[in-house]
Amino acid sequence: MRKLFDAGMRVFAERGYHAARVDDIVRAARTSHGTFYLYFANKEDLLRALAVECAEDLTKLADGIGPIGPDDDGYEELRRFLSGFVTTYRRYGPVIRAWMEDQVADREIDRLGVKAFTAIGARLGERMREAGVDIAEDERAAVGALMAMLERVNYALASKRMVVDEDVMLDTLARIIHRGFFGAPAGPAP
Amino acid sequence: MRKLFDAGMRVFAERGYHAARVDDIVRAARTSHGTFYLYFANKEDLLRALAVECAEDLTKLADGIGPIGPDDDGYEELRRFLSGFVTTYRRYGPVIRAWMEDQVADREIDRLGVKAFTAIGARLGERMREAGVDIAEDERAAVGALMAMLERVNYALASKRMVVDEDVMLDTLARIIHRGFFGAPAGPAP
Amino acid sequence: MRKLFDAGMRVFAERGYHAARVDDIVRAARTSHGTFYLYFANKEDLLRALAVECAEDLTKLADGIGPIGPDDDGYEELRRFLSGFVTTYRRYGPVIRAWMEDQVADREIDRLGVKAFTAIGARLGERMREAGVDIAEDERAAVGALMAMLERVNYALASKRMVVDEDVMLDTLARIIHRGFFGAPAGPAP
Amino acid sequence: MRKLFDAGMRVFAERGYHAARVDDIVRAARTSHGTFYLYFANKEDLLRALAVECAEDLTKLADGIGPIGPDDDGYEELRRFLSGFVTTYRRYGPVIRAWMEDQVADREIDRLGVKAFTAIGARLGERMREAGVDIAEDERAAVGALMAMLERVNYALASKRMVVDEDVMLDTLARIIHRGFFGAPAGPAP
DNA sequence: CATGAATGAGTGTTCATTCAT
DNA sequence: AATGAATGAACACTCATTCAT
Repeated sequence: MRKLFDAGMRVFAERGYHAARVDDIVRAARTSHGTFYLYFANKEDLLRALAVECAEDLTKLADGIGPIGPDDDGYEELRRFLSGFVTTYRRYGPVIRAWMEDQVADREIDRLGVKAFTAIGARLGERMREAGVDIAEDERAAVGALMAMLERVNYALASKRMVVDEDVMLDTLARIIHRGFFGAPAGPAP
Repeated sequence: MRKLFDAGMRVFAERGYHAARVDDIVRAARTSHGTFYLYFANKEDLLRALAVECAEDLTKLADGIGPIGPDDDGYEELRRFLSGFVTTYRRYGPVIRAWMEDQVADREIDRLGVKAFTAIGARLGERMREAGVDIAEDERAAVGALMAMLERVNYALASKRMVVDEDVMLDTLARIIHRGFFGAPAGPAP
Repeated sequence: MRKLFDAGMRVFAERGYHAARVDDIVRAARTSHGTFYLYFANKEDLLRALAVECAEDLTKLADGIGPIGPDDDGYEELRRFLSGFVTTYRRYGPVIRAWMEDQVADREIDRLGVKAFTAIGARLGERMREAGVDIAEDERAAVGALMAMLERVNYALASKRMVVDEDVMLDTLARIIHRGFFGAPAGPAP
Repeated sequence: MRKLFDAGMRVFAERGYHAARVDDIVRAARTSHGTFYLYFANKEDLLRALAVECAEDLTKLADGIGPIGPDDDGYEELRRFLSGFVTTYRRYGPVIRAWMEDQVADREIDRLGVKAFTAIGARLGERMREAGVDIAEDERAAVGALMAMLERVNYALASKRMVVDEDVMLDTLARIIHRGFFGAPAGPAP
């Protein structure tokens, strides 16, 4: 039921997954407790359903990442990916947070998260190798750091904890990542 | 009481602040509920006490950050700071997570976190300016991204979610940050 | 929910408001803790709800008090009022005790009690003035003493602490009050 | 230990017997929990010890009640007794309340209260019979009502719930009782 | 005699989940 | 399909009482 999906997303975003009460979700969806349990086995089951959607979004995002060279085109491609990630985070933030912060014990939710992040990580790693940078002995370390930075910055942006203009933040991030991970030379961004 | 501090840290780290039960902490400290409430007003009060210690540690860490130039010395200084941060995170991870993830409503805990992170952020920002890099229109954005990456990578390391050797991770992080934030040229690390 | 009202009244009467456990009430009502908190915010909230009902009863009782002269008709009217008070006390004793003994901090409960007792006190004071007795410099003192005696005697009757036949007690009270407060001449009651 | 007696009395008076915490008493007496349990088996035991003192006071008071005729001398004697009761209530209010309100299960405390009130009741009853009044079929009913009024008025005075000058209250009470219980004729008090 | 840190049984309250309608 | 009243296990917190020093 769409109403419950949306309400769940909203309440999870506002209160956080653990603090979110089924009652809040049900009221936000203008429906009843009975209906909730008609569609979902429990609160975690709703998160799981949302995780499926989110994982699909992120996988599509990963597939769309083009070559990222050290030049201006690479910068633009990177900027595009970051922008896409922000969009997805805005919608599925609580799910992504649950993955990153290990908030749920559920194996299936975990699996979906690992799969989605692996897809993005693998693509970014591939793009790094194409760019010829020998950034890390262990590529996983680099990709992990990159994803970590992305998630946290997005959380800070979404939760209004970081009072920075979104465009400025994206430019800054893109430049840092372009240089730090893709070996672009120092100097002003395009 | 040291026993409760340590037990609190341990349980918060294992279960997370919100999921942590006073009962878990009390059992981990091999003491009683009564004793817990003899020393702390409630669970949040314990977190607050831990936050005070953590903030002191981080402030000291910030004060110790020397100049970070684009050369090998700068790399080493950066590596040293990262190593210090890992040590503090290993001990006070739950407190730092509570700060970053906005888990508590308490004003005082928040204030301590903002103060500590501002101290580090200000010092790093200063070092970036000294390094002559014009990394970002908005320095706060850069520093925010840097701190975000640090926290998340450390969480991943501490919670064993990232199966990467710690030294490799630190080298990778140092290189990325050295290039991305301090304008060091691409190339192998020293 | 009627079940909880009645059970609350019963348990408050048996154990006293403070000693009464929510668990006792819930068990007496043959329902669950959850249900209790579905209808009342807490134990005090139940007392508040009961106080509303009691205050209504007492206000009606006050409105019904007719003229009380020094003659036999006055005696009968007084007897009627006392009988009505006994009935209300039998039902709402714990609420009235809470008012008299200042057992709760809640402003609203207090207000209800003051209002109800003021209604009765004002009416009785009026009847005393009509009876032409100049009983006290300060009418409030007389009315206060009267209400105090009433409440305490009723408590003693209701709690079985006073092993006296109710009719005898009411006759005695009526005679005492008729003489002491309404200036009826000494002599046997009608 | 005198300190604990006084502190107990004070705290019982302020918070009420049930709400009074051993911790409050101990702090008021500027001593320790250990010391408290050195002298008293528990909180109730302290009340019991205070009850012994109070019962002695009341018995003495009862013994001192002289003849109460319908004349001015009777009024003065009654006034003297009431004044004495106020003094005792001021000191031992919590004990007397505990008796009247049946706050404790302890048999011994109960027994002391019954004994003390019986002593006063018996004496007053005797004085009523001497005064030739045939107030009640059941003298116990009359005495009960009298004692009830006394206790409640004193509580109201002591707890500042009744904002009436003490002397005015005593005059009013004396007049009411003189007329209502001892058959004095209506008219202004001496 | 005196202390006060430690205890743990007991209490109020919350909230995910069920099920009769 | 939809409802929402009812449930009870689980949790935070209190405070009378003990006992090693």
